[in-house]
Amino acid sequence: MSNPSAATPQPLTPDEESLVRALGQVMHVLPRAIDADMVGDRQLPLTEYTALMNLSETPDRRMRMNELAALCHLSLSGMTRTIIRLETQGLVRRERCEEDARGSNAVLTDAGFARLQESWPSHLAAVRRRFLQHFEGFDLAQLARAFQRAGTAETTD
Amino acid sequence: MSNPSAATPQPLTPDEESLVRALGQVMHVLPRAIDADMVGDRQLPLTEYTALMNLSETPDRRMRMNELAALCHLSLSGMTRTIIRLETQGLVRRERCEEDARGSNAVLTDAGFARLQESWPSHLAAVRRRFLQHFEGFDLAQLARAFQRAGTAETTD
DNA sequence: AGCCGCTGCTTGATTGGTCAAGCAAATATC
DNA sequence: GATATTTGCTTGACCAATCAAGCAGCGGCT
Repeated sequence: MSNPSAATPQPLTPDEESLVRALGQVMHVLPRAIDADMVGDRQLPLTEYTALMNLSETPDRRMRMNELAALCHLSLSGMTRTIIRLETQGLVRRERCEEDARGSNAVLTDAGFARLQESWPSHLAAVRRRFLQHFEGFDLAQLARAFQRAGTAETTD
Repeated sequence: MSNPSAATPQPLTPDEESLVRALGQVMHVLPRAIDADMVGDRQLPLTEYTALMNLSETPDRRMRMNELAALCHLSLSGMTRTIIRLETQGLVRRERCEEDARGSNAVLTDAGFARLQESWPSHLAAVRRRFLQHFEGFDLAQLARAFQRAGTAETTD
């Protein structure tokens, strides 16, 4: 091991190590657990839920695909497919954009809104019970800021 | 909407809200970012890296499939496939288990160990830079415990 | 010994995502 | 105002994961 550029990085401290491992576990377990809670209770996979939720938060319940994709942390094509899935369930409709005819708006239908209303409480409960619950004594705002920093990916820099 | 158990949940506080959103972002961005760092530097996707790493930490560099799968947060079939991938690259070998002939051991080859040695520094650097870096003032041990609790999925309870 | 159910892993089918290529509308350039 | 470039989204091909079904070896029971 005499490669100079790769040489002698200090290993993680035990605390760092266990934090990293625990995060790995959480990243894996949490989405499934929340999904499972919702599916059990009121069928709606997390990705689709997120899409509906973001739509519902706009004033007129519609959004351009690219914007929605960004909010859902999805590629544009992933978003297209999610919307198609939702469309076949009648929860969303697509409309050609008026001021720019190559654009589409995903529009939350009444059925979609109703569906979201139904799912919302169980999603909320799942998030509390699976996640927030375990961070009771913490300074959530500070924690949120740290995660925001970590979640802002610099390309490679 | 008259299901009593789902009635009138309190919405999240703004801090809770932003923590949840930020975590969502991190869960999405971090693995890709780390993957990208490693791929760019020393090609080895995260899942495969994790498998090699876990193998390397055993005394004789071998482990039963089920145990390895658990450590990698992977289903047994997912593990089989990952090992197959690694096997075709010569980084791992499979041996039938001596004391129980239906079992397999995944065994880290010398090539695999060397590969891991090569990738290790860039993986470590990525973890530090992408994640740990942002938690400098924090009590990591306390944080780790909270994540451990959150990562321990009660089936539905 | 001989069957039966259990265990450990693999395999087939499906799912939900990615990237790359395609297409149509918009915009810039000449 | 025609042509070239860019933009917004969709589509095709692929990939890594999942679940469910399969199969081989193990072990208990009679």
